Amino acid sequence: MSKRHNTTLKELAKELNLSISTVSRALNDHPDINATTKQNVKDLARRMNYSPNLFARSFRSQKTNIIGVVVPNISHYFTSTILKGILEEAEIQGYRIIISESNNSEAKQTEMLNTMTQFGVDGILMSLTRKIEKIDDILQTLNRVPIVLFDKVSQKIPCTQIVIDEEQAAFNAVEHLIELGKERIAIIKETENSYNSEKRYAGYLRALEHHSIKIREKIILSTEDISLIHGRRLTNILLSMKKRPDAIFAITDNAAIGAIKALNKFKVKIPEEVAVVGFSNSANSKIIQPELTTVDQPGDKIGRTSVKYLIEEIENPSNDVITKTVEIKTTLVVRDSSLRA
Amino acid sequence: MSKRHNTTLKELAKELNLSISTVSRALNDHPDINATTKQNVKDLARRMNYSPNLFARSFRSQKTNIIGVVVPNISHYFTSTILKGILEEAEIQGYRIIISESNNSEAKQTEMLNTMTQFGVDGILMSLTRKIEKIDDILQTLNRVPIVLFDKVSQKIPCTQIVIDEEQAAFNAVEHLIELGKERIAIIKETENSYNSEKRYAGYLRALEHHSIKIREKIILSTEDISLIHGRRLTNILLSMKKRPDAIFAITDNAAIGAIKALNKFKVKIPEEVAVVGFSNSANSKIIQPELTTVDQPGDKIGRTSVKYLIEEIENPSNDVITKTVEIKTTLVVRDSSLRA
DNA sequence: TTAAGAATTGCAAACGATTGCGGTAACGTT
DNA sequence: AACGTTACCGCAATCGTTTGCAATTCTTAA
Repeated sequence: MSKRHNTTLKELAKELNLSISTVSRALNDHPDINATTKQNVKDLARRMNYSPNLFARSFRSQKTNIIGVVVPNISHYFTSTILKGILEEAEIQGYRIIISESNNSEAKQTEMLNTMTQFGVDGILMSLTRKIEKIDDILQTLNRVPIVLFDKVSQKIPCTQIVIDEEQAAFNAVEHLIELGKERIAIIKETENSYNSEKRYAGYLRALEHHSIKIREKIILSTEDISLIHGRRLTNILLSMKKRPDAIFAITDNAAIGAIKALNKFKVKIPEEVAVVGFSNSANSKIIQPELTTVDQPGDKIGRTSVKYLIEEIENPSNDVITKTVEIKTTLVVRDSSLRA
Repeated sequence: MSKRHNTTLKELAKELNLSISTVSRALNDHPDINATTKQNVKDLARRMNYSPNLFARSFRSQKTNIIGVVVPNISHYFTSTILKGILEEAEIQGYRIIISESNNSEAKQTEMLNTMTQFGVDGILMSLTRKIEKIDDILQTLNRVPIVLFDKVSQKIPCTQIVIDEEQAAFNAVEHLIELGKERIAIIKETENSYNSEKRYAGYLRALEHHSIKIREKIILSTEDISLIHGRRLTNILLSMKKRPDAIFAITDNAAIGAIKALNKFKVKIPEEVAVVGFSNSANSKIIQPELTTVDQPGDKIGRTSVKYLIEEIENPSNDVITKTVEIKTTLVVRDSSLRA
């Protein structure tokens, strides 16, 4: 017996002296088929280790039950938790997942979209690259299969988008600092007007306004690459000011951790002198000392929700343009970096 | 025009008044076809946005160009870096990747193997669950498609295995501590005799023996769940000893970080009083203070190598049992937790 | 002019599963 | 005895692509 052999309907049929169609129907519990015949077929199928060739099936039904996923970076922690949710929900619903990375390159991203549609996926889940300039390519694939965006999204693309309540989350985070008695609250955000950064910044502003706190342009800092290193760099700038801020809201855990590292270096007491709040509840946030107060983004829920909406569109195709935005609730995880004394 | 329509060879053929076979051959640059005909066909194909139905193709060739990947936990950092390598190499070689998680459940793992073979993957890359008791299921799928194991492997399964040089890596790590002047070196390892833990422990022993350092059973600690929490717990035990160790080798970064947290709490100076070395070079290792000396495991290289060996077996099938073990070199990343004063 | 040979192109089967429709046999009804 | 019904099963087409072989046209040399 060849190593890679797979039993087919034909073989079962031959063995049983039945036609292929009867065997097929028997296995699918078609009412036309005699009960004992069914039993015979099923028994033999089990014995011969039969399993249907899903490619033949997909080929015939023009449905693959495969969902393509495109993300900038699979080893980014938050992304991988989303992926976890996607995998779970997809499995429950009987879909398989093909993953690919864009590495934050727009060209790669469109290439991936093309590969996937060509491959015949039933739908695509995508988190966008940092910059997007040519949405035409995306619109073109959107014209062939349904797409659901998550995390890194763009309102310019007319499709369902699953995001967290960025603005409200940021509002809560900053309000938490205000309730701590802080009133000179710096923010470290992105220069690029990414969806996420923009929303979080808006939440920051709204919190300050809501509590009638003056907005100080000087302590609103931006960086292109919102990373640990630049978090540290910008914090050093904040520390060199005549009037230091008494709190820092970094729109990313990594930047917040950079801030803490800078504060630690200069022995600034956290949170007494400067409190810090991040965003993501990454694994790192529990490693740094003091542990970081941060916004918990339920990655698995985002993943599951994205899958649900996508499958909904796959199985109930409509020609209408769908531009629903679903917001997933977040919670603030308060840790030592902003604990009330 | 229907939203999901795909052009087929038939349509191209009809449009050009050619047969399907000619069109097919033209697109595949078959020498039999006239140059101008080829050009015409290709032009129309482009204009009509033709792309071959890969399912039909796979269906016919009985080759899917899909590799299945089964890992315990996709959001584990090291795993995700391996995945990154897998994705890259697979893409280069024209394969697609289907990922699924076993969540460290053996039952789930076999279920996944079945789903994947049924799906028709050309081969499987797998990192095993913590415990494996019934290797029969694995052997059965191994009988249908080639499997390559990586990271969490088992010698009981006769297939290619890609691992890091666990033993040598541990040896180097411990030797590094010895060269630092440490001689009372504790180890925190796993109770379960996992492949990794066993090898690292062996490296630890060899390093001590090689430098004629007495092996002290008391400071050889094990835990079932090698995590931050238990790293901390075991370190607390070490600290409560009359004669404290002067170094800790934890076979996992998380455990090492737990150790550092415990040491920090009791204001034990790192590395002067107790040096710490971990294993993995996880993102966390640069976050903790002091930053952690650790073994860097090149995840992407493991991923790429795994893919290479698997594809080799896919494309050159042999009926022989292959039981090659490939070891990937690691390097020790020295950071503050073990820096010479 | 003609036949051999080369250059093109088409026919049809094949891959594995599904399914509409038609066929057969057994049985019951009048 | 003739017909209708029911239960069960098979034929054959279909999905889109590839490919061995046959068929056709065109060249070219005898």
